[in-house]
Amino acid sequence: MNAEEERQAGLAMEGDEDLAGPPTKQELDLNQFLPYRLNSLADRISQALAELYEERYQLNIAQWRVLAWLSHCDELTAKKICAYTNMDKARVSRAIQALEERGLISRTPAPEDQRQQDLHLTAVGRKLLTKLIPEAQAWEAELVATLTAGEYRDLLNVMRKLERQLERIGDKG
Amino acid sequence: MNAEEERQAGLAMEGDEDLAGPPTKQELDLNQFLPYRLNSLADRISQALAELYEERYQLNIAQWRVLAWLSHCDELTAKKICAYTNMDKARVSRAIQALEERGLISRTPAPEDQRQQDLHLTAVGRKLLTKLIPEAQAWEAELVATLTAGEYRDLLNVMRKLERQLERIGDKG
DNA sequence: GCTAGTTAATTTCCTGTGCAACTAATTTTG
DNA sequence: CAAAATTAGTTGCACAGGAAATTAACTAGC
Repeated sequence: MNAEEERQAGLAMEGDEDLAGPPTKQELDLNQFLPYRLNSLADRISQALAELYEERYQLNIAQWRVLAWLSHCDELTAKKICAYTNMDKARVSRAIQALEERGLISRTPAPEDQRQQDLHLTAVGRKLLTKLIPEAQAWEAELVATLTAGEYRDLLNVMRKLERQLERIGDKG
Repeated sequence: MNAEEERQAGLAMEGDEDLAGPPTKQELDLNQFLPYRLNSLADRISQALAELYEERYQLNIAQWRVLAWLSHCDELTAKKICAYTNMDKARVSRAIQALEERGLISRTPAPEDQRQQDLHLTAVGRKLLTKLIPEAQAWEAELVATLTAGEYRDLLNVMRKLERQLERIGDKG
């Protein structure tokens, strides 16, 4: 197994000797299986990026997403965030709670419907994002640095196709 | 916001009225942010597929991965599976335990090193895979049905590039 | 051959999250 | 207008999974 095959097999070990053989029989090669490959890749990207929020800003992914959406349309409700991000409402609720406790966002009952609450970034929250967002974007830029413009565009295109196809097949029904 | 934009925004609601406005300000648009987009897509694919294992075979993703690798090289240890799949060893350990309890795999201490155990599919496990693997492959085929051969190939290529780049940047160091 | 490390796997502890039940505000129905 | 249904958000419960401690088997150094 050469280095390239080893990389493809998902092997990322340092001092290893006896992880010898490549697959020999023919049944299902997960490395040829798109759902697995895509998930592995996305997980690793997510996790690497999560360290940026987590270690340096004590934000988990859910919290980061709430903040990012608020940076974007600074007047939202939990429900809208659920819809935009596909996150469970409990997860969103807890993220909001944590962010409010830290003083990064504020919430006020919506005047037209007291069940919902209008969410806003506080000055502190906005300031944090002023630092964090460029870092995240820089990280992303580095990630895609080796892709050509065409490759990047095509990737987004194919992802859109897959999303559309997902909705046709099972995705929740 | 038309249907297409709505889809892109990750909105997948049915009877919704007041989820009106698209983002207006300019800070970080998660939908333009590759890590987020990729993770959303991969999550949804994974979860949709997981229902196939879960509902019909009572297998979670970790267990499915262990089985798939065993279908492939029917003589493995937990450690190798960890290396191949990038899963935590505790997760692998639990998957193996569950699979053994269900009689889908067997484990015997490795003769050359009693700490490790050789894993094998049982007849039952092999039989289950005989049903499950084609179903998974059929599902995948349906997912990628709208992609041209070129798009599919390019997608894998770009994914490889991203994986390589990930290893250069942070991914665990 | 004994002590000190190392390694494979398991277990313990803890956190995050999904689901389902719940609370409170609002809308609909009769 | 009261009762029933719906909706936004919260909370209780259970479970999956990661980090770190633990156990058992092996290796290296002296």
